[in-house]
Amino acid sequence: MTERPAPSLPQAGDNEPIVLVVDDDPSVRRALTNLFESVGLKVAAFGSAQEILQSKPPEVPSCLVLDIRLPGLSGLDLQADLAKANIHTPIIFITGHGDIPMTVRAMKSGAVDFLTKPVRDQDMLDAVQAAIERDRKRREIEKTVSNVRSRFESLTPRERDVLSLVASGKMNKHVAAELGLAEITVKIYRGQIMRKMGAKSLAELVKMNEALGIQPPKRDDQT
Amino acid sequence: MTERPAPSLPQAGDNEPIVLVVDDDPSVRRALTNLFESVGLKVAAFGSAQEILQSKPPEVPSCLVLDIRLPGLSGLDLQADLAKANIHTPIIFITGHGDIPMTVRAMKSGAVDFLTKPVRDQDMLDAVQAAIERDRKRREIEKTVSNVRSRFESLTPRERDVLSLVASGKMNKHVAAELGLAEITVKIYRGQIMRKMGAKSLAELVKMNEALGIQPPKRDDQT
DNA sequence: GGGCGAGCTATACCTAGGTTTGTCCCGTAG
DNA sequence: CTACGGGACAAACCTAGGTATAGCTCGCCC
Repeated sequence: MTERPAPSLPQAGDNEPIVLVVDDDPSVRRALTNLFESVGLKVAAFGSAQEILQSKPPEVPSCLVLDIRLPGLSGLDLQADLAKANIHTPIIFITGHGDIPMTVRAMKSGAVDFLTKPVRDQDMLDAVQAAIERDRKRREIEKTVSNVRSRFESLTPRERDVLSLVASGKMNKHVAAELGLAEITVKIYRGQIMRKMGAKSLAELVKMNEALGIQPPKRDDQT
Repeated sequence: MTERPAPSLPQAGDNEPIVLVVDDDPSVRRALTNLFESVGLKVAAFGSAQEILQSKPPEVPSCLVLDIRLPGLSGLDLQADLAKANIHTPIIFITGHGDIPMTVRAMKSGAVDFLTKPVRDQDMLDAVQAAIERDRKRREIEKTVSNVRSRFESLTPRERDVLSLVASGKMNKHVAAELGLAEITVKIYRGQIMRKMGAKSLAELVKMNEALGIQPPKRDDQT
């Protein structure tokens, strides 16, 4: 099967997960490809960080298996670049001679696992399993949030003003006072907001607004 | 241990953070204690995992500095025990001869950092700073959540039934139908719920209910 | 200039939410 | 037995939320 950088990545309507392997050693690529395919996982293999950066990110649950030592951009550099590009595919590192600071850096930046060569097949499969599961959940959340966000984009500035006050629990009359409006105006905007956001109740609206507010489930603490 | 008046921290009550050091080597304990006190941090030092398990967990923002190699319970064991005991004080590991799997395990279990000897003072201080900050945030969240939870405990079973339906956005009449009640009864419960929960609006109630539902910010998240 | 959308308001009307007061049943703790 | 808390309900009453219809000003684009 394909093991070369010409991968048929994302097929629309297809939800089958894929493992992206990046290693400069062809024999490692082949071995990993075989391993993942033996359990029915799709695989795309790359020889360098640059190669995978040029391909477009997959639209299905996926994970990266990355040698930390790569020609050109290292695995850690690639991790940082992906984060900067807002691509959050979970990463599993493999290394022959890594050290602890490297490991800590990778894990703090969100790696799922960090395996040392020789890697036991089962360990690798477990890690990939966990990573894909994580990505699946992340994508699910991302999907609903971006849905809400796009609805929010359709609101006029004034409607947004009203939304934030309404979602904070203020009464129409207080919203009106705060924005210098008549109460009736607030009521009308409110109705428009409910329609545009597709909320069937105030409770739903509040939850949507929460989802918008708590945007970055990013983890990394003090940057 | 040593309690010197903190230099310039004007805090009411006792909110001063503390660093808990666990190392079997007295000279290391002394060195770390001096280091932390030199920047105005309180310190308590222990010679073994058992010792610290017997002391009561601090009520102020704090963190653990833990040698991974300890007599009796190892640092990793202690980490696991604390997690089991629902104590989530952030942990910084130090090690002389750790390996990568150990590091990965510790980080996956939520350690803030994993430093190798010889530890540079600044690295240690940075890590402690970050860990304490993390604990401060965790405590803040924990405080408000447990506040909400205790209010929730004061609700009668029936009030809880009504709460969950109301918070999901259902109208009084629908709640009534679903629970086999008269609408007026739901209204009355609803009022009682608002009073007991201390919510001034439906929006607040919804948020409180969300906070109750999303209970465990377990380590390992990171979506 | 005319059309358009955003923003704002009013009148009128209806529904949903919420409190008060008072009543009743039931089980249990004192 | 009595007191008490939980649960349930009703009538009356008031406030808040929400829709429809209609009308106004502005600024913008063609």
